[in-house]
Amino acid sequence: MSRVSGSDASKRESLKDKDSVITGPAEDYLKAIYELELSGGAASTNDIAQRLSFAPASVTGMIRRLADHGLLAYERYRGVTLTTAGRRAALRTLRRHRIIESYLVETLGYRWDNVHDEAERLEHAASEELIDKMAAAIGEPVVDPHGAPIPTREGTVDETQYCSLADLGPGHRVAVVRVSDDDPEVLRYLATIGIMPGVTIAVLACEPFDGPITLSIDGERMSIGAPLAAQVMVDMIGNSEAPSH
Amino acid sequence: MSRVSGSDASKRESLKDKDSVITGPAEDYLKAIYELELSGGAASTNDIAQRLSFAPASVTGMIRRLADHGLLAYERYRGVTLTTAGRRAALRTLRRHRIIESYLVETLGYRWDNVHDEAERLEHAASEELIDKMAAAIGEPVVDPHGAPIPTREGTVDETQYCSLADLGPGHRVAVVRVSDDDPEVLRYLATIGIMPGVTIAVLACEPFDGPITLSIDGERMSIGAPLAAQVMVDMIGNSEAPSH
DNA sequence: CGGCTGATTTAGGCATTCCTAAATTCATGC
DNA sequence: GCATGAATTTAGGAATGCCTAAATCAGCCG
Repeated sequence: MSRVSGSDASKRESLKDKDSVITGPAEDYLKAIYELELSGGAASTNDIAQRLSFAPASVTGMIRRLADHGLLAYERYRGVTLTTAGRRAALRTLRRHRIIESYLVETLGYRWDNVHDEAERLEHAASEELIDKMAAAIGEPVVDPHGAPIPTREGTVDETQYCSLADLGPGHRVAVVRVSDDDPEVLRYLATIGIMPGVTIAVLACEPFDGPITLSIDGERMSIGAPLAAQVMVDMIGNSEAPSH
Repeated sequence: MSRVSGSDASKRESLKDKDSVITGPAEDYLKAIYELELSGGAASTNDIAQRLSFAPASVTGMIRRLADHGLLAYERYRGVTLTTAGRRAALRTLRRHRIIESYLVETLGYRWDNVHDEAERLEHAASEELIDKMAAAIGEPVVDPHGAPIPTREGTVDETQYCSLADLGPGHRVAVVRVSDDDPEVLRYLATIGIMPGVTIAVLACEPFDGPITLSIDGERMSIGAPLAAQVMVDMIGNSEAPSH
């Protein structure tokens, strides 16, 4: 990680025109890379390709271009790291996405399971002015309908990492903080069993080998599979981690 | 105008995938062609190029592709006419544009002079569902903030042609129906002098050779130039055309 | 330390959508 | 009827953003 190819960028024209450099697809790459970095350090070509459903060869081409424009540090065969400019751009897009999702739910009667695709398209078309007006109209929310934190206009964001329901042993009481937002069916199911941000869950039992997890939600007892549990991020309540005075 | 090359379309694959055929740029072409047809029959390559600020050669390429897909009838050197499918697509885009403009003004505090550009981008990204929800949220408007009629979901629209302030002689009393929406500065100026849809105007005098036109609006007397007057569409009030009972 | 395997990059292609420059066509006037 | 000029099309090129197939590189196993 000593020397990165970010110096290539300065050799070429440093176009600062927002529209010409950061296109819609480029925004998608930056978003994906940001989220990969959050959970696992540097983002590899393959990770990015998988996340965006592109061929790895296509990713190589795009990240080369993004690196040329100083949005990420790229060393061949070593994966990719966002620069400050790239991170800023990623957070800008993430802010747009999450404010749009929040707005659609709050004011237009969308349900939380079908805002993702709409936001995915609108985030590339909405002006900064529109995003700010939407945010103001719904009271400057700090999380989106799925519990994801909304970056500020200034580019700061809460990056607290939570563990998932699947990471817990029995006996924990937790608060749901956030759920994965991209699968409508998962979201619909979670809604029917009452799992959404803010809800309190008690973990009653965990079967080994990624077996089902038994929960108590609002007095109701139920089981969910490990893959689903892994999509539910939670915060400890009154456990060893957070001793209440 | 007897034989048109629309038959070419049927020879090729008739892809009905919305996203693959009618791209964002294609929607812009169809919109432009629709509006040119409204005022002047068939749309020529040059007209389209000028309206979209593209080189005429670029227009030739695009209209060939649109013709291949059955969206317009195209005969070399003869200009272009929308087919039913093309007209439908144009009206769909126009509906999106105008509902978005209306929504931004009604619910997000936009002023009428800066909604055009925002709508120009959002119209290519918004789903049918979003447009319908926006329309419902503001009471299914029939005209946009500039007075342009909004096509229905079913693809019908009021195509009444109005004359402009510049077409009138002295002595007429008219109601402003619609103003051109694409120049923010013009809109801001029109707002300051009180010209907007619904306002009543009396034409006091018209200087020859495209000279200024003297008006009375709400008791105020003022003059505007002919080019500006040409952007204000009006409807006669109690004149020979429309004898009031 | 040579070779295998998987990850990654290069090479070459294709569609879209724009451009400029050079034909070509149309319409018209002499 | 043919020359002129304007409108239009063709030709060729560039950038974006994706693809597949064929190298190439890195890391690891024996």
